[in-house]
Amino acid sequence: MALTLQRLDAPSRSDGVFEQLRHQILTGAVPAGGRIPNERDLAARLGVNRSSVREAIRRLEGLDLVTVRHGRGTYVRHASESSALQVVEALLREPRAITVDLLRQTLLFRRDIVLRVVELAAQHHRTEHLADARALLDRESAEGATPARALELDVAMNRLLGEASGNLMYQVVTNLFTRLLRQLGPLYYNESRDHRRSLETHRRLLVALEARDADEARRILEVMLDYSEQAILEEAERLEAAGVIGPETPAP
Amino acid sequence: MALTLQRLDAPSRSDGVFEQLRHQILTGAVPAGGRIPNERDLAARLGVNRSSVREAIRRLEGLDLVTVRHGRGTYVRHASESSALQVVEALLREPRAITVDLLRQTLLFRRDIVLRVVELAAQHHRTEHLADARALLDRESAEGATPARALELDVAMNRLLGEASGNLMYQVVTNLFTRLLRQLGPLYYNESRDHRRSLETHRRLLVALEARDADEARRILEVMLDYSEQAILEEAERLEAAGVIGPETPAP
DNA sequence: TTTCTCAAGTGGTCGGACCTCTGACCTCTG
DNA sequence: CAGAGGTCAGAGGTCCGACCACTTGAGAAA
Repeated sequence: MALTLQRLDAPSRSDGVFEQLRHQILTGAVPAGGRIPNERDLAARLGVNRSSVREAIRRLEGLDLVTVRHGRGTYVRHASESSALQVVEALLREPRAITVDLLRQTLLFRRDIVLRVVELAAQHHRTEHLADARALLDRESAEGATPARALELDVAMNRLLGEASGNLMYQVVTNLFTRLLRQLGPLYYNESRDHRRSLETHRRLLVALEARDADEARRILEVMLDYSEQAILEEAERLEAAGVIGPETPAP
Repeated sequence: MALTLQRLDAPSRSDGVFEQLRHQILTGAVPAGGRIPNERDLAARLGVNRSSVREAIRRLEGLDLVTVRHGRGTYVRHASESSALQVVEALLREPRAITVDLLRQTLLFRRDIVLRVVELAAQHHRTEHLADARALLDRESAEGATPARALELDVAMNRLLGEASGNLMYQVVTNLFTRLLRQLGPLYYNESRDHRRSLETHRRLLVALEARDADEARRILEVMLDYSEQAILEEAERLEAAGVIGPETPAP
């Protein structure tokens, strides 16, 4: 079989520092309000240059995870004080920070948004939006329904809806969902689910959109969401019970 | 009256660089897909050290406004490709990038979110949430209804609702709205509006929340939103016609 | 006691060197 | 004449070590 390799950009030093700090913060190693070590210390302890540390801290600042105060230090903030939805994405990268409850909140948010987006898309889409989707679906039809293809299909449709909504804010949030989808993919897009009807459902959704039937589009999407949310939550509950995600469980 | 001053950290070099670059990008000085000058050039042209430029670029990266590729350069992306809601906040800082249409999209998004948040808050709030608000409203009652107080009241209520919603994602988005509110404040919280009923309305909202009457809370908020959105849009239309906001208008 | 000064600690900036990756061009080879 | 590797300039990535600017608190001075 042909080699299928994924290009990976070598993570930079500041990437590594950023991820470590983010991890420590999100898992509560530094309590909110607490101060992280000064930049020189961090650099020394991490074995990197202070510049790399500073760049990492800039990124944390962009997520509102820390506030930097000249002459005083760098202080940790609650994730809930942030105004960057990406912190939630970051949280969901931390097995120890994922709980079924957090996942439930996220899925609720996504449901609300996506249902509204599809409604807006039905009302506002212009022809060029749907042409891409139509082409994609036609191309896809012949192929088998693997989990990977189902994921890509959802991603593509998600993206399309965002664009068609004609609302920049909804589109941006939708972009975030795309990333979340890829990240949480394994929870849902796996062999244990039946993805065979996915293509057909997408096709019906597209028809509803073409007909500008917002209610019908919502209904179709609602069913998809019901199914996928349930699947994700079941999987998450399993993982939580097994101690794979969720807060540290004391040794039995 | 007692002075209430907000301390502001002196903007750093990298702040300045960041803002300049963001401005140039958001106003289209560099087209999406285009490359910005290399770091050494930028540093030289801006008269700052390369480190400051790099830190600024890191922040742009965090907003998904650019992608940096080792050995190649730094490329600009469409705001609509971003997954950071803060780009929209940034857009709304650029008079030339603000249009009535963008504002309308933003307000629609806010309306949807806030109405949902108030619903969730009515269902999920715990007593401590409302206690703060109650105290605030009682304290406020005696004072006059200045635009500034009306703004602060809305900000506080906004924040409260986010916390009470019990949903991290909604809370984070709400935090963003708080910032937007302060930023767009002048469009609405000015002398030409009547803010005298604001306190009374907030009081009724609080009662509805205490009674966990989600529908009533929504209705109350809806009226507030109707009023403020209309005011903001009228003001924006005026400003757009006057050429204060919106794309550059050719000299007559 | 109160006020002032100053030193230590922390983030902010500097410049200038070197490393690594990318892409275009060059050169060798079959 | 492709197609392979080699070379080099240009871009980002990292490092060093020094100095600047702000904050705080301890200790000196009033």
